[in-house]
Amino acid sequence: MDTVTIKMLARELNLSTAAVSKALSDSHEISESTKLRVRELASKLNYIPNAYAGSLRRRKSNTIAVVLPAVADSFFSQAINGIESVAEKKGYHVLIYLTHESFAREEAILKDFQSGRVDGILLSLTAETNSYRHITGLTEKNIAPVVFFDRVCDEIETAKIVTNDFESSYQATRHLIDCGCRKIEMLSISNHLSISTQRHAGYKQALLDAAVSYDPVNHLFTGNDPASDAVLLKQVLGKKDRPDGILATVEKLATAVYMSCKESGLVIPRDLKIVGFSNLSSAAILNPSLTTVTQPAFDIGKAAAAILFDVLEKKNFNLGKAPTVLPSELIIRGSTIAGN
Amino acid sequence: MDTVTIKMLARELNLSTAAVSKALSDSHEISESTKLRVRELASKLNYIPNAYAGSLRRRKSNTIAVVLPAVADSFFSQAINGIESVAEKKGYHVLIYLTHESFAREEAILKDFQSGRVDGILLSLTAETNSYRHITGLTEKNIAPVVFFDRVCDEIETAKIVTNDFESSYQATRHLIDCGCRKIEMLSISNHLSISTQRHAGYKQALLDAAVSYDPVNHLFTGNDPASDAVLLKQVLGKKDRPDGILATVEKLATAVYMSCKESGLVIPRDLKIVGFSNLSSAAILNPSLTTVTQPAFDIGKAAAAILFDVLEKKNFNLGKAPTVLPSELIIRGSTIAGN
DNA sequence: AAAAATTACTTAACCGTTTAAGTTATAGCT
DNA sequence: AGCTATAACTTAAACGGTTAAGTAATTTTT
Repeated sequence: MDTVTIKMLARELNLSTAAVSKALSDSHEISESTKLRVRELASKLNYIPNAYAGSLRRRKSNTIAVVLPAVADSFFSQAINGIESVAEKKGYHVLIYLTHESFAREEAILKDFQSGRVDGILLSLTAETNSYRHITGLTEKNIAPVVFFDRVCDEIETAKIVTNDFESSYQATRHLIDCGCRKIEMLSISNHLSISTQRHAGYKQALLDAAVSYDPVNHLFTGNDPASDAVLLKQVLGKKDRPDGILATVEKLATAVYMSCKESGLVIPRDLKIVGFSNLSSAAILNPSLTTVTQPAFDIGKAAAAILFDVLEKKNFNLGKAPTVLPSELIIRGSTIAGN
Repeated sequence: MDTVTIKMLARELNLSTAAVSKALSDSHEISESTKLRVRELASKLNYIPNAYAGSLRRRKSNTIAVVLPAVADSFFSQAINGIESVAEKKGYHVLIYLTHESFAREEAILKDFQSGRVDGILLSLTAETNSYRHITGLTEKNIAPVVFFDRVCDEIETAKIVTNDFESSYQATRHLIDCGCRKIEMLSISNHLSISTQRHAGYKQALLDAAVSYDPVNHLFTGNDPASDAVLLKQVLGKKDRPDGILATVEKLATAVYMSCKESGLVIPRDLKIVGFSNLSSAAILNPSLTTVTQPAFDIGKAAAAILFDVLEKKNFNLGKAPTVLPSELIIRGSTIAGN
């Protein structure tokens, strides 16, 4: 590594390292002529300051962390895109950490941040997370501000960017009811997440408001194994009193329903209508095309990052408690209305 | 930031910082009893070493960079997953940089790596990249080893992980021919990438081998704007002498073809057969389900990371020239054979 | 013309570790 | 007993920057 340091520039120019450092940061203590000489040599030798020396001294890394359950997921990958779009503008670097829905991983990752590796954290909780010491630990010690996106928790007072899970679930359910469904099954993954309870509440409220009977039995919790999920689905769709509507609050489960119908001969939307929470662009070309609740994933990421940088630039850790809500969109397609 | 440092531990224990440092790294110079005292206090006070102090001193960041065109893409997001799976095991951190297919961005990102920010680089080139000084600059100066994945370039001698683009394109084309197609249109994005030339060569060879006439006119290059791509497609599918088969080498273009057919009334696979290069799990539930060339995205990422860590651990910069090839799979579905 | 202020630097400390080199006390050897 | 080896540390330098404090020369002020 024959990398050029500030010391080399200083020697070459007969200056102190301090003078060079100041010249490069355009300090008023340095004459214009010297600044010019310094800048010229620096660009000639292609001087790039050592990232860690600066970070150590300034106690600032110009790096943020994004901690989330997965990347290979249309929602999260779009959110990352949004985050990156603003980080790039601000000249920040983005570390990605995947929890794979494991609380232990989440804990370990956040613990490491006590190393001062990052200036700020964007966090979307795992499905398992139901204790928050690992997060409050960071904020209490002023290690780094944390901004939640999508999968937030009420217990911590910090900035949060979410979508309107209650309302969009309400509308989706309402839409199914309007399409004639009277027995609507809700599909979820079992977890402790607020987005799930919100969605369930919206679903329930819509049923109540429309005087459609609500039965907790019609709530199917699935797991991590696609095969056993398929079995569960088959049971639900196979029973004599099978549902006539499905609210799939997890992207992959919509796919599973299509597959299951194909096998069992149920025709969507004639025999079964379905709305899926999904950001897949292919929703439009499924057969039938899938009615979706589409979340503003990119904008959620962007907004979360924007707030985080506001905090970082103002050194202001008093993040408002009221979450920022970006609305999802119900896009009606062929899986709920024939001919779409 | 009331973070605990090695200095504090040293003071508390009446030791020098050197002793504490050595104790924590289990040096033989330190007695077992002292090690015990140090470790106990360290875990009691929740000591986490400052990431940048260590990196600065050791000239090692335990961080790698992944530089790629996009995240919101099923291939790349799965590849990141593979990379993360091995980085996590090795205790490395992963910085993500998106080029958005811009050569200038790629250049700027790589230039920054002269700061010593990362120990190694995983790179998948932009569609624009056709000069390589920004890459050779890094390797020549021994800044950090670079391992290419998927979008590689022949001009640089370093480790590369690719899939068998020539063969899979050959097979896909062959499959279309076997299904009766005689006028096969290839869809690409215009670029300088070796994967594209490979795919085109495979396509061409398959035509020649089957004595189907090859005509350069049947190669449609699309751009970045979905709307104008749709127009181009419409023209191609609308002409009297329209193709009876499509080889879509870009994921999003398969979707576009489905849409276009829907509009113009062409029935897949009766009027038009199509194979898409795609890693979308929804390919199976499209209507008709989409015959795909599916790339081992996760394994490509995993293999690339594995090789990079081999290099990092052995300080061995002599990376073999022969690319590692992981085969793609042709998954035959309904878009080429009715009834699938 | 003397005092005060400004300019353009330099010196040295510091960020939090690691590590080469030095030191002291004890143990082992002859 | 005297010498060497080893164990268990400490001291100090280093990694590559930034920055507070100091300084000499020049300029401005009165």
